Parts: sequence; C-alpha cells; structure tokens
Amino acid sequence: MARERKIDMVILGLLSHEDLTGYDIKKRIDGAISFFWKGSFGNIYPALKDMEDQELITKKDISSSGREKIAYHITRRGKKVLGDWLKDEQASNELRYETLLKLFFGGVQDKKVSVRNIEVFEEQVRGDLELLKEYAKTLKNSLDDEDHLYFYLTVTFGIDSYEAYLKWCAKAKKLLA
Amino acid sequence: MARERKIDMVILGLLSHEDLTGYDIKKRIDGAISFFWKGSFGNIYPALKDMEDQELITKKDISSSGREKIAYHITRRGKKVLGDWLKDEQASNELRYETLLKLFFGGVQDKKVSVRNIEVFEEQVRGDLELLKEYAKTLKNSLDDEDHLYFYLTVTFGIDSYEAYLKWCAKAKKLLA
DNA sequence: ATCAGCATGTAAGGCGTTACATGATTCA
DNA sequence: TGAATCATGTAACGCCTTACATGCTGAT
Repeated sequence: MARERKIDMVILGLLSHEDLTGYDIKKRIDGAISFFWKGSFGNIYPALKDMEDQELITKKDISSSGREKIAYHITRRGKKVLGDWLKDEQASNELRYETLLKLFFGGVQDKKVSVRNIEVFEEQVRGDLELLKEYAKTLKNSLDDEDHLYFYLTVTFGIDSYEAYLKWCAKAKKLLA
Repeated sequence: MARERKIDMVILGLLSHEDLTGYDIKKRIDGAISFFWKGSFGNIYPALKDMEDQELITKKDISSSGREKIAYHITRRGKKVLGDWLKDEQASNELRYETLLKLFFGGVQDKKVSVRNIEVFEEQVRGDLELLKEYAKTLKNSLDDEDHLYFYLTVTFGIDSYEAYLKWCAKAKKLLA
C-alpha cells in the first residue's frame, strides 16, 4: 500500500511557494484550502517530522528571543514527490454530508424536522459562500500572479457549488411544504 | 465525547424500513446513499455487533440449508436513537476533493497537467451524474410513497451539484487555455 | 466444473481528531 | 495584568479501509 496521507502533499504544495513554520502551515490550510481539505496540529507536526526523515523537507531554527520557531524548506526530492503526485491522474474525491443522510431518513420524523435540517444547512452554506466570495474578489484583482489563477479556480468551484446548494435548498423546502 | 460513528445511524435508518442482513445493508449503502456516505463490511459488521449489545437492534437467524444468514430488526430503543439523531440540528458536512487540492497547487506543473486533472474529474462526474439521473427517474415514478420523496431529494442534490461541477469544469478549462 | 455472487466476519494498519501540556509575546 | 495569539508538540482514542479467511449457492 502506497502512502495515502494527503496532508503531506498539502504541506509540500505550500512549501513549494515559501518556507513556513508548522503554525503558518496550519493558518494557510485554515484559509481557502479548508473548503476542500482540512488539517490540524496533531496532523501537521507529525507529518513534518516524517517528511524530514524522508528528506522531502529540511528544517531551520529561526527562533528569536526565547520563542521557539522552526521553518521548513522543500528539498529537490520533495519537489519531485509533489510533481509526481500532481501528474498522477488518480484522485479521491469524497463527500460526506450528514445533512443528506438525515434527509434520506427524514420519513422517520415529521416533515418539519427535515425542513429545519435543510435550513441549518442553508445558513451554513450562506455564510461560507460569503467568505468564498471575498476570497474570489481579492484573487481576481491579482490574477497577474500565475499561481493566483489556480487559487481562484478552486474558489470558484466552491462558489458555484454552494450557489447550486442554495437553489436546491429552496426547491427542497418547497417540495416538503 | 459522544458517539460519533454515523454508520450506526445509516444502519438504523435502513432497518427502520425493513429487516436486513449485514450483506443487504452493504448493498443498500452502495446504492444512492454512497453519493454522500460510504460503508464497508469491516465497518458494518462490528457496528451491528455493538448495536446489538446496546439493544438498539435484535438479531434473528434466518439461515437456510447451510448458508448462514442473520437478519437484524430495529428495537424501540433503536428508533428512539434514530429519531433523536434526526432532531439534532448539528451535522458535519465534509468535502475532501483531491482534485481541488491538485488544482490549487497546479502552478507547480505545466497547465496541461491541471487541464488533464480536470478532465479526469469531469469524466467521473459525468458517469456518476448518469447514475443519479436513473435513480431520479425511478423515484419520480413512485413519489406516492412518502419515503421516496426523501430519497428523491437527496438524489436531486447530487444531480444539481454535479451539473454545477460540469459547468465549472468547462469554465476552468477555458481559463487555463 | 467453475465463477460470480451471497454471506459472515476478523486483523492490521493508517489516518485523523481532540484534548492536553507548555511557554512566550503582544496589545488593550 | 490578563487575554488573545504565537508556537511546538504528544497521547489517547476513534473510525475506517484493506486485506484476509471461510464457505455456500446458483447459473452457465
């Protein structure tokens, strides 16, 4: 079984742009990336250690006045691994929506319960959509940077699907009424 | 920490309609449910055992002529747990799309690589969309059954979002060209 | 006869989340 | 001075996937 842990690729991808600390990596992931991939400290720090052992990254102590700080830098080997992963056409795309699970079994309860579950989902989506639109606005103003085009595309994916979700919510609520 | 294992709810939900064997449960999940939730034997059988211990379900041996077969039936307690879960407004909706991850870091490789990755995704979506449309067609002809409305709604969610994906694919490929 | 599908399960391992533990710095 | 944020990590636990192990049945 080949390595499946994708957090490694997220980290390599981020480090391919700039050197970062584990803490910074977490912050980057919590930005636009979090809409399609998540990470946690308990996830990131061990990955960083493993990847250093595999010589995909190197570390540099950049502590200043008592505060411990370690920046990571991608190696040639790391870049190779990242590039190979990008060229690999296999990709696992998974959706796990508990809201849909609840809706699927909605017949067990009164219709109101399902309507309420859809409303909760709708509110969540609406909030996330706003965030995504802000990201999109910022990115659109700096598309001269080649990389921003890629970031922009992933953000528009989020916007387009969330807008489809909202339309579906309206339809679904109507059908339940 | 409360129980997080959602496969329990999938099983309870299915058993609320009819008695089923572990094998049957797997087949049901592999149907329309698999678009938003997955299950495996290594997942289902242990859950079945645990839930029997908790008296949420009971088992009945329905083996016939040498072939072992065990059907499960939901108890009153099981129905209560299922109902409570449905009424709980909290729901974790997670998307993990490796394709978007690859696209986000697409700048590392030639644009062709990203275009190819989008195409692979597109083909996958197109295939799944066809399946979903078949489910929808069947369900639409039997909406007199109350439960079918709920199944239908989850299927249309899939159709609507997959159609949005396809539109995005076209746009994205154009922007990369 | 053989192969796909029916049917039950276990075991190992991987991955991830959450909570915990610790301490410095910055800003109100 | 206290809270938020910066910063690094570990430990426990839970969940899931994959592979393995076993055997029957029905159709070709």
